[in-house]
Amino acid sequence: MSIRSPQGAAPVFAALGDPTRLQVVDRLSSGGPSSIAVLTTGCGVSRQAVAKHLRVLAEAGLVRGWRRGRESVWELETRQLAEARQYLDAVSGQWEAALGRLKAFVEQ
Amino acid sequence: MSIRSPQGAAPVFAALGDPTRLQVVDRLSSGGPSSIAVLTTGCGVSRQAVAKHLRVLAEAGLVRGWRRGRESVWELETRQLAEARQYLDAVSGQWEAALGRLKAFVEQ
DNA sequence: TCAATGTGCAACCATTCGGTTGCATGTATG
DNA sequence: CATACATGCAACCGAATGGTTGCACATTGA
Repeated sequence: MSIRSPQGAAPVFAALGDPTRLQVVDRLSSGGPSSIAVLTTGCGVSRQAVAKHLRVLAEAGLVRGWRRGRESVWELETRQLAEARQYLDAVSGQWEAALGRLKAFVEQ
Repeated sequence: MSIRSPQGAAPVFAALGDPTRLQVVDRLSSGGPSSIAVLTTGCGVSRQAVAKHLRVLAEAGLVRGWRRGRESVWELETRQLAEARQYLDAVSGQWEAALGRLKAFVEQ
């Protein structure tokens, strides 16, 4: 699923808006697919907390997981990440354009 | 102030992670500097709610406000927006690199 | 087989969050 | 000056959030 309305991007940003979750994203991006147990080591919170965070990230479409034996492996899903980036681009762009119009209006 | 550590970006994303706040950012980016009263019209929440959201956005460095007569005017601050975008780029980039290494390892 | 490992589920808890209402204050404007 | 307008401050409220603990269940491996 992709971001349709401006406010549609909110859940993605909300998912990224927690330090622990951002740390998980970071470790997934640098370390590749990892199990919950691995992600928990040196994370500072319990395994269940990490599992919850992964659920939140998954619901925002930022991460995808599957089962391998007794462990559940998770990997990064970059599509929503790219869409969030695109949204920030759009906002910045509109703002620059608005500044340009204001400048033109003042200088006329 | 700029984003230093990965988790340092969390407050910025958290600020963007609310639909109402994202709507405010949107209107500021397309409509230029606006007063609280103006931002409130057609927003769906009370004026005080909008004021609170602007405070949150300001604390995240996404918005800047000043007083003009009896109204307080707010405008978008694009620096943090750009940094957030940069952070998303970095995460995606690291992930692509990790995928590349994995591919090389599998194919060797 | 049996113990260790990795998860999932559920209950619980304190804090934060988004929102409201009420009231006081400052500023234009007739 | 009196009124309308725009905001700030503070208290309050229900719901969501981030976290924990305890226990049950599946899988691995000696």
